Amino acid sequence: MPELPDVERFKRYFDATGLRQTIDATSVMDDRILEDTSPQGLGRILKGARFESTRRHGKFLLAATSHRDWLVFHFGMSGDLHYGSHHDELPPYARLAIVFTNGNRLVYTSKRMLGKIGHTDDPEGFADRQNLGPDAMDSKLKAGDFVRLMRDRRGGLKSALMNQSVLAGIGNIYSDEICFQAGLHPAAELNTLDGDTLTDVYRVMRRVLQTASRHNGHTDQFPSRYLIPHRDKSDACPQCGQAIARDTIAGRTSYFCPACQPAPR
DNA sequence: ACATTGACCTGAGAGC
DNA sequence: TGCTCTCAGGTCAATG
Repeated sequence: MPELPDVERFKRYFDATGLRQTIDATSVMDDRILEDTSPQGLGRILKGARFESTRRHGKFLLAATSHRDWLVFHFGMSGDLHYGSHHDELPPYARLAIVFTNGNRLVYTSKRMLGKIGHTDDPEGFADRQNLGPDAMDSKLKAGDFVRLMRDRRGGLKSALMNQSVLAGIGNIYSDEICFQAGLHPAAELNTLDGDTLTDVYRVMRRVLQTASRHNGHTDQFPSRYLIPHRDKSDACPQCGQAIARDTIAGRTSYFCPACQPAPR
């Protein structure tokens, strides 16, 4: 599930629930989710600390503790956060619980076990170490920067949008939406797109991610002229009424309108 | 450099 | 009902 707007939702949720409370204990239900530590190591890092702030880079959520380390969440395809009483039953697929002294706890769940939890004492260098490009919603990322990132690359538009080392935060769903609203085929070769076209892609990208974040990534609330509510439903294109096409592009199942997004020659 | 494939994991849903 | 098959919004390594 989680792409940038979803992780933004997790950040808001974390900020509203997990900040400024003392951590009493941690409990790891499945240590395969731990990136670079053990259940004991995680306990040492977190016990007695408080989360003070969070930041997001791409699909990663980082939480600063009152000690030295930051906790790093990646949600894979099926990660989520749940806050509630320590005495409630654990939610399904709980992998890590962080118990606070107020009797509540924050639970990280992951159905498919593809997410990771790690830690770092250098959040500034995190993106470089993870080989991540700039965050797609970074206010410092201007149209000209985006054009420079995309231009002169070989390969297709969708592939570049999804490439986390080029630009961080966009996955399969939102790359399709951006291509759709830009009127470009997902397999369009980047070296055939001029600066004006890429500037338009940039504007579409920001608008789509902004709108999606405003709706907390809840795709059922998106405007019906978006592709997302219609993909995978054998619906018609919300712009022109033609049948939506499905094809594997850049290794992923992709949806697009063959009329609004003509195939590259 | 780039695309493609398969692997990592598990569960939901479709089809029989 | 129960079985099998396919697919899933992420990422990585190996290969061409």
